[in-house]
Amino acid sequence: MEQQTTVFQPYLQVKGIFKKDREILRPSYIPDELPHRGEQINHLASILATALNGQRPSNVLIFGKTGTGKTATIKYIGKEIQRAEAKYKRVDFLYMNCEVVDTQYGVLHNIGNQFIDDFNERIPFTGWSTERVYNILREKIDVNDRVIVIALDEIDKLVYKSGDDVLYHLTRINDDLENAKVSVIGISNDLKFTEFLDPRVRSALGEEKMVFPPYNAEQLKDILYQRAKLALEDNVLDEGVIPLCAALAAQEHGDARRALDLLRVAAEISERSKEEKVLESHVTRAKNKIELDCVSEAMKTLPTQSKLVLMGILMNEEQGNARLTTGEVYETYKDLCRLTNIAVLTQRRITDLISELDMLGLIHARVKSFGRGGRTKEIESSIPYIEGKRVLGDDPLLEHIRNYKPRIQSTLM
DNA sequence: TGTCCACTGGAAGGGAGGGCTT
DNA sequence: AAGCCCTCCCTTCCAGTGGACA
Repeated sequence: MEQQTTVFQPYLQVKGIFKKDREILRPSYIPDELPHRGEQINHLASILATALNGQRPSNVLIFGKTGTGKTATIKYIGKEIQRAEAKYKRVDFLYMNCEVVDTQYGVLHNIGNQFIDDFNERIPFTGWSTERVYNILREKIDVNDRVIVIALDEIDKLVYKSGDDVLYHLTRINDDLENAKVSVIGISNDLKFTEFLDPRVRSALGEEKMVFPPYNAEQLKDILYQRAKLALEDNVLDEGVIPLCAALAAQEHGDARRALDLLRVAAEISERSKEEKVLESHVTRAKNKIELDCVSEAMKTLPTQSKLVLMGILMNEEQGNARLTTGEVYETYKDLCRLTNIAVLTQRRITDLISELDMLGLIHARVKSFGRGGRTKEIESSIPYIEGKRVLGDDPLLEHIRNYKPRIQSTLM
């Protein structure tokens, strides 16, 4: 072999920005110490300590905005329970994210299978009645004298999507158990979701309540310094980098997740451009990159019908029709369907898709009345149409409509 | 003050698709 | 194979509504 260098060579410098494990800068990494969450950890520990004595701890509801350390704290507690468990009574700790598992059946199925070792006896992911899954689950849990702590992250998603039946069952299950005891920890970033709960569930679940306050810029700095020390080589950070990441994230309601993402992406950008240090300019670029990635990822994963709706809105925008009504969006959408040979959905359904796009932050829609002109939504996109059309145009189904021009003259100009 | 427009958004239910049970 | 169950996506139906206009 004469040629020693490969295309990867320039990117495999001996001394880089990162130490070995860059996962440490991801929000999902749980460090051995959680800065500025000692109070919350102690409070939770005081509640859950009863489990180690074989008593059922109170159910807990935890509130706090995104990136306030709720998930990290609960996972940390989970680890600690497992560490302490050896010395005390048997405690099982289960963590579940209800954004992923968002149906009644799903939750019960997931919990149940944690307690079934024999593969052949496992609960299938569909096919059984919910009641049957519940009965098996109860039976399997009750074979041992133990305490089971179930943490349901993003519990509000479960309630909004599938109601509170499963929570009713889980909070009442102790009445049906002879040996085991179950307690539930609900985690939510939405303070209002309890309004949608049956009063019995609400009081059962909220035996203890905790609120995680947002981090301020100083606290975010501490978190970043701690992680940077673990994940990055010494002296690779320009002085202002961490304060800038912290300040930007503090503006967004003290979101530690955002702060960590900023630092990690800034470090990656600096590494890729083969610089020796991470500079403030890298943080600014990281900020733009994160925002853009987030939006294009959301667009790429949309169902085809939603893509058509969004494409229609962007095309109108390109023609100067910035603000549209539901009716106008629907007209353009129907044209695009015909051109792409995709089945046309009803306007009622499109109303829902528009609301979903609004929730994703891709468009902005608000109900407005035009008097005799009727009451409808006023819709505009929240993304630059050039960028949006580029990403959506990558979908082979939408490829050949790229040059279509909507016929509508907006009435809302 | 009442009318009327163009929807909004809730409710109910159909049907397809996953899979289990008998 | 027939009869279930659960979820998802969608349709149909329809009462309700904010505000310009007569």
